[in-house]
This record gives sequence, C-alpha cells and structure tokens, in this order.
Amino acid sequence: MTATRREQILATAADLFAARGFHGVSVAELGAACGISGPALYKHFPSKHAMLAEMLTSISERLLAVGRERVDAAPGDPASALRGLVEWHVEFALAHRPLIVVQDRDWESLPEDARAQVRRLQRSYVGLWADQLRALDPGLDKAGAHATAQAAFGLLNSTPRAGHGIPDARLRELLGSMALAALGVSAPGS
Amino acid sequence: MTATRREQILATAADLFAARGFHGVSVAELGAACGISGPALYKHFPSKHAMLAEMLTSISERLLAVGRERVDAAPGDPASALRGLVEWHVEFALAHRPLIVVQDRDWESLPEDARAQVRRLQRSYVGLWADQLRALDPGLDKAGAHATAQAAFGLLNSTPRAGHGIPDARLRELLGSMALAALGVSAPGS
DNA sequence: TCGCTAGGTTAACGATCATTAACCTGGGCT
DNA sequence: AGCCCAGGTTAATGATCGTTAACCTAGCGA
Repeated sequence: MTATRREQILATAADLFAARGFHGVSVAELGAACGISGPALYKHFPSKHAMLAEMLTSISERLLAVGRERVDAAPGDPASALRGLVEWHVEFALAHRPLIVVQDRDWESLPEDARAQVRRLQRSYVGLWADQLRALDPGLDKAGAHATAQAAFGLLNSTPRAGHGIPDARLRELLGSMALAALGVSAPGS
Repeated sequence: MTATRREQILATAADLFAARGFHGVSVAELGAACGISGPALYKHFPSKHAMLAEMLTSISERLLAVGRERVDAAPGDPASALRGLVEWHVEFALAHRPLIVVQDRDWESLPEDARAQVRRLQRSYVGLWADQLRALDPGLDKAGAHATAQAAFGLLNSTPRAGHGIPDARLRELLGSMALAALGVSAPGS
C-alpha cells in the first residue's frame, strides 16, 4: 500500500481498461475506483490519454529492456536465447495480464506521438526475437522471422483469456513449451 | 440488391470497428463510409449494438459449424481432425481479418444476451478442439486442453497484426505449421 | 391513377464525456 | 504565526454521440 496515488491510478486504470476498453471507462468511474472522484485525476495526469500513454510506453520499454538482458545473459546459441525470451515473456504476461490486454486492444487510442514511440519499441522487441530466429534458421527471411515472432506473441498473450481454472505455474509451463515447439526450438533441459 | 445494403453495412462496420474499435466509430462516419449518412442505418438495424451482435454471432456460428464439418470429414484419428481444424481456422482468419480483430477486441461491448450466445458458441468451438486434443493425449485434463486450444487461437489470430509483407499463401503455411507444432501434431503429408 | 412503403434526408434531443474553473483545506516550511 | 500548495471538492462547459422525429420521394401493385 506504499504505492503512490499515481501508481494506484495507473494500476486501477489498467484493470478497468482491460475489462471494458479505454473508451468504455469514464474518468469519473476511474476516479471512483481509486477512492477519489472525477477531475481529481487531473492533479496527477494531464489527460486520460496520458495515462494510457504512460502505461503502454513503460511496459513496452520494460519488455524490450529485459528481453535484451535475457539475450545477453544466454549462452551464445540462438536456441538458448529464444528459451530465455520465451521464459521472460510468459512470466511478464502472467504477472501483468491487464497490461497485455490493454496493449493490443487500445493501441489505437494512443495520441500520435506515444503511438509512434510504442510502435518503435515493439518493432525493436520483435526484431530481438527475429534476429535469434534467423540465427537459428539462416534460410529464414526478415519478414518471415517477424511474422513468426508475432505469432509466438499471439500464443503467449492468450494468457489473459486462458487463465481460468489452471494455476499459474502450470500455465507458464504449458505456454512456454507450446511456444518453443511453435518456434522449432527443442525444449529446455535437453 | 436490397439485401446488399445490409451486407455492405456489416462489412464496412467490420472494417471500421477493427481499425478504431466499436466505441471509436460513430454511426455518422459509419453511414458516410457506406455512402449514406447517419440515421439512415436505422432503416436496416435497430441499433449500433445490433450490428455488432449480428456480426459476432454469425462468425461464431460459422466457425463452429464448419469446424464440426471438418472434424466429421476427417479420418478417425484426432491428429487428422486437428489438421482439418487448423486449416479451417487459418483460412477463415486470413479471409476475415477485421472480424477476427473485432471478435476479441469488442467482445465486451455486446448487449448481454448476444454476449451470452457468443460465449456459448465460442465455448463449443473451444470444446471441439479440446476433445480432439484429449483424444490425442489421454493424459490431458479438460482445463489444460481448453487452455491449449485457446493458445492455438491466439497464435492463429495473430494473422491481422502479422500481415505485413508476406503473401497470404506463405502466411497460411507458416501459421498452420506453427500451430500444429505447438499442438504436438505432426505436419501434414506424413 | 393513386397510395403505400422502402429507404433516404436534415434537424433536434437527451446523455454522457473529457476537461476546466472556482473553491476549499490541512499540514509542512520559514 | 503565517503562508503556500499539493491534492482534493463540486459545478459548469462544450463537444460528441446514439437515437428519434418529421419529412421527402421514387417505384410498384391494384
């Protein structure tokens, strides 16, 4: 509970946006869900769009930054790097389901500059995966590698909808091994 | 061609909803995109929500109906049935990208009764896949099979975001083989 | 020929929304 | 003590939205 008001607002907004969409949540009810009401939010953010922008750019930055760490920390072979990337992505998706939903549902509601920045970050993140895929299979062209990576994201990001009735540890294992199989990487521990 | 106006509206609405979200498209601009303007839409649909409802229930019905056909038409083994399901799903997703986007983005904007119907249809569709997965691997429990199927949908439904720079035939092949690998089904032609 | 209806039109209505304005207040700094 | 200001409040504003009302008109069946 040491979270600042600002962080509380972002977390609450993520939950509500994920549940009903950016346009489907009014600032009044977002404020109410935070224990304050309506226009008080403007003491912390310049606009409703700014909340969305901060939320999406920060997660895009984090996905990319830690993704790079994982690649660097892996042994030299691309298969190990991809195992690290899958592990990181599924871990993040499980821990931040609402953000995952908002990221690919309310993308278009971003103001133009934030949208450009998020797109750039996401493209870098896809490129991180694509580079490893092409190192693994030198015959793969760039477009194919990007599409392959995005398909893997689609699989891993199904987490929020699939969450019912399975403990997180099992879901992490299931999604991780499915993703690795889809990418043509042999399972870890071999 | 009286029936065509109605279909034109649905197709145009699918494109616009996919691009900017159900709440992000006004009836005025939807009408304008159809060559008529604003309230004329109410001569064809009782409300904006009714358009969304018809659009989503019809695709859910079609996915399920043809999915059942494919399972019945396949040889007895579950691997063949799953190959048929994957082929059908990827074919549909490629042919109707906007509908795929709207289906899992604007789900919550449905009126309550339509939402219940769509949820029922989707659960049946997931069940269709899950049954074959459990026939393939008898050790798999129901929840795991459902999660596996939904992860596969996530992969296959990445189509709309991945479409850039690759011809459809190649994307169909790529997504299909990734999905089969993720599901643990050996590739077709064996 | 006449009237009905399908399918348009524009204007108006009421809600709702994001945002701004104006005001209040309690606690820390000088 | 006195002040300031961060962080609230409620009320008002202007825009936009879905929907309804009222009206128009071409074509077709009796």
